[in-house]
Amino acid sequence: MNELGQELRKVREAKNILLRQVSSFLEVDTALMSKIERGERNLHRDQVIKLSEYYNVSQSKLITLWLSDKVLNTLVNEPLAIYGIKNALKKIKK
Amino acid sequence: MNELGQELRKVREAKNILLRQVSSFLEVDTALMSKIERGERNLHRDQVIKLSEYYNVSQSKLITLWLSDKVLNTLVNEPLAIYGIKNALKKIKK
DNA sequence: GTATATTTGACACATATTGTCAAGTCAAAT
DNA sequence: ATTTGACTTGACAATATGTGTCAAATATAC
Repeated sequence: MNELGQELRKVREAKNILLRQVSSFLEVDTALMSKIERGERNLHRDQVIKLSEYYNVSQSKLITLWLSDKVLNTLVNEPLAIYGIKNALKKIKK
Repeated sequence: MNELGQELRKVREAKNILLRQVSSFLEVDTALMSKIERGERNLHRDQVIKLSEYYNVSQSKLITLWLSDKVLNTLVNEPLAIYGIKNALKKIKK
């Protein structure tokens, strides 16, 4: 239900890094990091940046996922979601 | 900076209804209604529905604007907004 | 079994949002 | 120039939402 978390977990496991280690790097509780990767909690913008450096992955990619997740969150359970988002996209292009 | 509020004000003025009257209909303070139309506060979903009936305008149209405003709010000041929203749109289509 | 990694739920804490009140501006009427 | 009515503003308390931690629970490997 959360693209950024999934991606972070994928990257972390690929690099054989423990939750404990990332958590310590971000100076948060391990439990929180676990929730973040599973989409139960959200990262702050600056934490996304820090992680992109820690993992050495594209900052733009992570921020894009982070934004996307936020957008999807505001539209959850909305039948007209697609119209809302399309309208927003149109306005953003200007 | 807020499509729904603008639309509501336009409709209200076209119908020559006073802020005081709409406010009383929604059972909120006039000051709040004023803020809503100017985008300083947001309507709850059910209030949008109520207003669509009160003003006799399309419910879908108002909800769409309401959603669109919410989306745009989460993206404000984000350079990568367009990528985030496009990614979200892609996911929503599935 | 033990040890280590992760998850879970409950909770206190922090932050953000809401709605109201009282005072303010503004324009039109008198 | 004062009054009146419509709307706006800022400050604030109330409420709602979100955050991070702790302790306990699982899970997996050894």
